[in-house]
Amino acid sequence: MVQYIAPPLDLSFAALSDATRRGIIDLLGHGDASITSLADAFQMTLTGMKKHVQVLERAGLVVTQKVGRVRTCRLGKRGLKAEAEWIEAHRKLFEARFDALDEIINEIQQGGSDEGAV
Amino acid sequence: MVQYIAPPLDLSFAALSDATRRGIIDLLGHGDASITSLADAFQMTLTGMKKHVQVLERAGLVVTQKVGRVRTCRLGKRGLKAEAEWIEAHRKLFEARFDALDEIINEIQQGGSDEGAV
DNA sequence: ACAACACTGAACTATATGGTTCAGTATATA
DNA sequence: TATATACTGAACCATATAGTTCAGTGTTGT
Repeated sequence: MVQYIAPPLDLSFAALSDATRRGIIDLLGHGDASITSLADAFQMTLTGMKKHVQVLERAGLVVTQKVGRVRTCRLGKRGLKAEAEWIEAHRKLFEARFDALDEIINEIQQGGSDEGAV
Repeated sequence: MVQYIAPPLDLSFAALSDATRRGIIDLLGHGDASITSLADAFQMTLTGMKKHVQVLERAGLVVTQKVGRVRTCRLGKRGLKAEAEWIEAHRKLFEARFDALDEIINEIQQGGSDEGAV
C-alpha cells in the first residue's frame, strides 16, 4: 500500500484563494469538464487554465485523466474535510474569545476596575 | 455610516494558506498578543511577524491596536463565517458528485463488465 | 495524407509572499 | 538624561502566481 501524504492545508487554502479556482470547483461540482471547456468558461487561454488545474491537483482538490487528446477534470475524493475541520475548530476559538471579552466588558461595567488581563 | 467592504475570500484563504499565520490565529484564540511575543513564539524577526499580522489584518481575521509602544493583536470580530459557509456549501457539491458517480458505477456493475475504475 | 483539435512546455511579464538586515522613531524606565 | 524596548519602513533576495505568447506533440476526423 502506497503511503499517501496528504497535501497540507497550505496547498488547499492557497488553491482556494483565487476566485477562478473556486469557480472551477463550483463548475466541477455540476459535472466533469475538459481543460478547453474550463478555459472557455473563464475566458482564459488553455495554458492559463492548465496552470489553475495543476494548482488544484497539487492540492488534491481535483483529479484529472487524459483520454485521447482530452484531459478530463473532476473533483478529488479528498474533498474539503480537513479544511472544514480547521475552519470549524477555529471558528469556535473566535467565538470563545468574544465571549471572554464580553465578560470583561461586563465586569468593567459593573464598576470593578479589576484588571481584565486575558 | 462608513461602508465596510468585506474582504473577499481571496484574502482570507490566502491568509490561511500559511502555517505560521494559522498558528498565529491559534495563539490569538487563547489570548491577545503583541508583535514581539508572536515573533518570539514563531522564532521570527519582528519585521517578518509584522508582515504576517498585516496579511491577517487585511483579511479582517485579526485587528490590532497600538497603545504606547506596544501593538496588541486580537482576533477580528468577522470570524470565519464566510469561509465556513463557502467550504460547507462546496463540501456538499463534492459529496453529491461522488453519489452521482456511485450511481453510474452501480449501473455499470448491473450490466456485468465490472471495471473498478474510480 | 492532412487539417483541425486538445493539450503541453518554455519563456517572459508583472506582482505578491516570506523572509532577511539595517536604520530609524517613539515610548518607557532607571 | 540616557538607555533599552517595541515597533516601523525601506531595501533587498528568492520563489511563487497569474497571466500571456509561441512553438511544439499527439489524436481525431475527412
